[in-house]
Amino acid sequence: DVTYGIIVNGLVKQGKVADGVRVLVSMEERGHHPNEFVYSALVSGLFNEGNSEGAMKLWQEMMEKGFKPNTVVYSTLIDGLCRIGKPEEAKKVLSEMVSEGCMPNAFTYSSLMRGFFEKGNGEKAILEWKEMEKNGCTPNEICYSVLIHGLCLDGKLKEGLMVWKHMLGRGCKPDVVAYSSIIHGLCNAGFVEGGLRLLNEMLCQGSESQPDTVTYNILFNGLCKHNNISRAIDLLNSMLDRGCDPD
RNA sequence: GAAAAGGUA
Repeated sequence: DVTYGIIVNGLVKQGKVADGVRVLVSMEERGHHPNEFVYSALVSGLFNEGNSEGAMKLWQEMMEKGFKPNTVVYSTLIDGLCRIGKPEEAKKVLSEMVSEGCMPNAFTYSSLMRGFFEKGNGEKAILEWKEMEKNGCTPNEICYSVLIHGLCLDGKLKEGLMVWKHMLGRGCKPDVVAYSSIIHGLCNAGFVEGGLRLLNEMLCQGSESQPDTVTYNILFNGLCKHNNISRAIDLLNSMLDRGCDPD
């Protein structure tokens, strides 16, 4: 069964999702039962290639067989539904998984929060955050990034900064994506200087928090939009000095 | 020993 999981995942990663589904059929013909690894690989593969109908059909067949999905398989469906703009349906799936005794984790909540933010429903995203905390699920740096990014896109930089401080206060180390998200929020609100200050802070942190090309691009964009081309050139030079490649 | 989530136009 591990063999089938590895093969199906390999096919999916190469964009051969239909072949992955064929493997599922043939393993059943041989009397093997597909497990969580096979199902999550196929569900995410089908959603990623835009075949949400296929994913839902597979899900239905899986449930009809009496298969009990675990947290990863449920989270994969929730993420897929959010990616096609259906966070409300994803929320229903979350309720189902809880009633089946399956606990949502940071993956589950970050997908759902992002789905609500993308629908312009920041209120519901924040409700999910509260739900997560109530359920004793500790947010990781990805959950914080989703929340900060969503708040900043809603023009709520102040709230984003509060969350940022909260993250630091709880000892959660912001990684490069979390830093980039808050820097983006600062730049878009016109506080490019604040963004540059955070960049300097990043340079003093560990390897997980070193700025990358995206971080620099965010700052270049902020500087150029505010007619600060010369500072952008200085920044480009320091970027190159650090051995970071522009794209 | 295999599967799922976040940042730049």
